[in-house]
Amino acid sequence: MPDSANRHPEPLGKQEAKSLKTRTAICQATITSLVQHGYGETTISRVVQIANVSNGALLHHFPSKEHLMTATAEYLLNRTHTRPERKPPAGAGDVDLVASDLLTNWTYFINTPQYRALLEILIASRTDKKLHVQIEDTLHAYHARSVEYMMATYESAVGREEDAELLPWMSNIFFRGLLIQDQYSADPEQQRLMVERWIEMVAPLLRIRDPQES
Amino acid sequence: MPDSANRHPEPLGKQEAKSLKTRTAICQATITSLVQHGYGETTISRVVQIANVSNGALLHHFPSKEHLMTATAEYLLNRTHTRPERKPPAGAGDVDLVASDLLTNWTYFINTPQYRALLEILIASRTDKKLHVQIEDTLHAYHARSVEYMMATYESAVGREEDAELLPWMSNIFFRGLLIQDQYSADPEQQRLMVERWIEMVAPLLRIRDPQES
DNA sequence: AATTGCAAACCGTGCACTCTGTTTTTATAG
DNA sequence: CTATAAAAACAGAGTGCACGGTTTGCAATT
Repeated sequence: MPDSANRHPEPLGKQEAKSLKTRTAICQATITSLVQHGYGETTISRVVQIANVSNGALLHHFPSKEHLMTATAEYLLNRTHTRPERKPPAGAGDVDLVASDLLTNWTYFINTPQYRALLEILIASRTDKKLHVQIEDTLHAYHARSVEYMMATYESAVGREEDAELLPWMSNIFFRGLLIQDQYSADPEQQRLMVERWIEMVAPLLRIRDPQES
Repeated sequence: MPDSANRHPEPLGKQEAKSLKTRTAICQATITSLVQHGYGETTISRVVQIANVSNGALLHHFPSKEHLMTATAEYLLNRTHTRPERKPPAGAGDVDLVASDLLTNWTYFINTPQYRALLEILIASRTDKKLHVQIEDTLHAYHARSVEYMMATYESAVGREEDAELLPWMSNIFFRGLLIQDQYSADPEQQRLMVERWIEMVAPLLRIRDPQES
């Protein structure tokens, strides 16, 4: 689908519109359930209940639970990958720029219900074989996109080429770890401290790459 | 149990010995299953099969799946909390000492099947309510022990008191994040690089606290 | 007329858990 | 040192139930 980025490709017939609507409703209900109850307790009947559609409707659009999860993951990735733009404080130095970028990534991208839902699917796919084969292409594609984005955005501020890829990725890993443990030692203050400390360590090592194309 | 550290408290009657043996076998089978198939696919029948005990035997010792998981977690925590001793390279500086300590923590404590199994339970307990209420005390106690251990072991090398608690804990969180994602982008080389880079960043900020008691 | 979107009753499976019976160990009385 | 009762350690068939998935039917759209 090379031109799927169009806002309104075609007037969208009634049937397609209805289909898209319920599909969206189902995916959102799935997200709700994932956030509230986790992957293990997210059942088809529960999603059906939240989305206010019938059992048949769900399995008409998504022929298996794995399809449902894969579609939800794609839905999430498409929505969340459009990160909010960086808002560099006027006259900020490079370090502040990177720091605010990382903080934005945490606050508006990772520490959100959407990312929690995605993480549930991601974690489940590690050990659920049927889900794994369904979803691995999607995840790998996203991984590749992410790395590409990082490489295009950052460069090392201390002359270590590999940092441009390594550090932002480590940042994601760290944030993910934070997200996982916060439930059983829920101390938001501690969490905030750790995010700040991490950014303080990493930001001086990176710099926003100059946009030098076109 | 104040004197439970005795190697052989009592000759241990035949019945107790048998009981302990099967309980251990069951916990180890549970660990095997958790590592190979994850929490969701770890069923009582599968554990029974691996451990070569009967269905009745398992539910005699552990009256529910949650009890089984809690017991397995405690089993893991007791075994794994006895970390291997630090082996400082002769004549190493403070930084190297901390670095080797962190690396040991990763290599022999976190990046192990046992810790993977524990992580499966930990992650599951976030969203599985029944498991959560069973296990939360155990996890909190372990958390407290860990923090205590860190505070006693490390101090800041740059005069920031809070680092003694913050950085080792962040280290654990980062390592945990690494463990989670390595399944779907399994690149051990990349993983090694990240561990090294992490240690390189953190080690200079910490120092092993002088043992000044007895 | 054919297709799509959807509804809801239905079904097979696998799960956690129960129940009943048997063997082994332990406690107690003579 | 028995004899015996009680209890603990199992074994294994059985049960209820929730889940993912199927089937059939029907109305709206094309």
